[in-house]
Amino acid sequence: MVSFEDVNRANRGSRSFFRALDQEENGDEDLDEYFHHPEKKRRLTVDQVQFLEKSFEVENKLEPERKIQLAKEVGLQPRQVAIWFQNRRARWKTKQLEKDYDALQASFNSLKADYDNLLKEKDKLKQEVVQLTDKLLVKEKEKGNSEEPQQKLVVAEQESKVSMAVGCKQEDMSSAKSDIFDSESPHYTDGVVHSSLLEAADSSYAFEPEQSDLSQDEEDNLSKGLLHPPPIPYIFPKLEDDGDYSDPPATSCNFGFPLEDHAFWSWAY
DNA sequence: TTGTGTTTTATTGCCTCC
DNA sequence: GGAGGCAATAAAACACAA
Repeated sequence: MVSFEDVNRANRGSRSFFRALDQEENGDEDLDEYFHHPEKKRRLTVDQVQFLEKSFEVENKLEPERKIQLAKEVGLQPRQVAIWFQNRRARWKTKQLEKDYDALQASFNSLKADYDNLLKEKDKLKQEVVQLTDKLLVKEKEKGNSEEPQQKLVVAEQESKVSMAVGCKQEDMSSAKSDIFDSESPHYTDGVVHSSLLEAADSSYAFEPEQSDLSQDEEDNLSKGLLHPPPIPYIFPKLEDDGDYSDPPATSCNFGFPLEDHAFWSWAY
């Protein structure tokens, strides 16, 4: 239990109970002013503040009994003690929000770095697809026209497989995004943020908003968790022609696994 | 000394809970 | 309906550069 006597004794010599008493040259005048003009706003002494701070650390809420007890010990009106705790809680909350903001900023930076890396990887894979396609076309030309119909079929199949392979990677990324943004908003427990966004920061998940770079507004929105659904991934170009995106595409690269995450599709389309 | 920005104390109005 | 909490705000006190 915190005792005001202890705190006061520890600080004796540095500051007296009332600031007015510190100023010897006009101490009587200030003291007189203090007691005769109680409406005048006065700062609490260092001792009083230290005592209240210690009490606040123990428990940041005030029951009526405790309020009166504290007021007696520290020499203030119970109402002043209540006001001090009220303001102190407000300051604590502000600080806590700053901490939470910093934590979210850090996790955003981490996710952004992951995302940038995945973009690079995706570009690299696209390059590979182009190169392989070119090679196949060259081979086709070399072999002449006699086998052309069948050869074209083979080329198309090869392209399809490569495309699906790249596409699946993207779906993984998009699902990860869905996991992050579909879940609940950050919630507070004892002033600490528990957010899936924060938890995701440690994972290697990232998402795929668009092939082009994000605009500044999008960057801002992303940082606020307000990113709009991205355009359709380029891996399903044919589906765009169908115009019906209400259900997951049957030709998706789930390779026979059931598509459980319909939230992703409603989000993506 | 003074102008200005920040911190601290206090008030007001609204909301929730009992 | 009263008590207590919170957000917004006022205003005094304080810090500090110019």
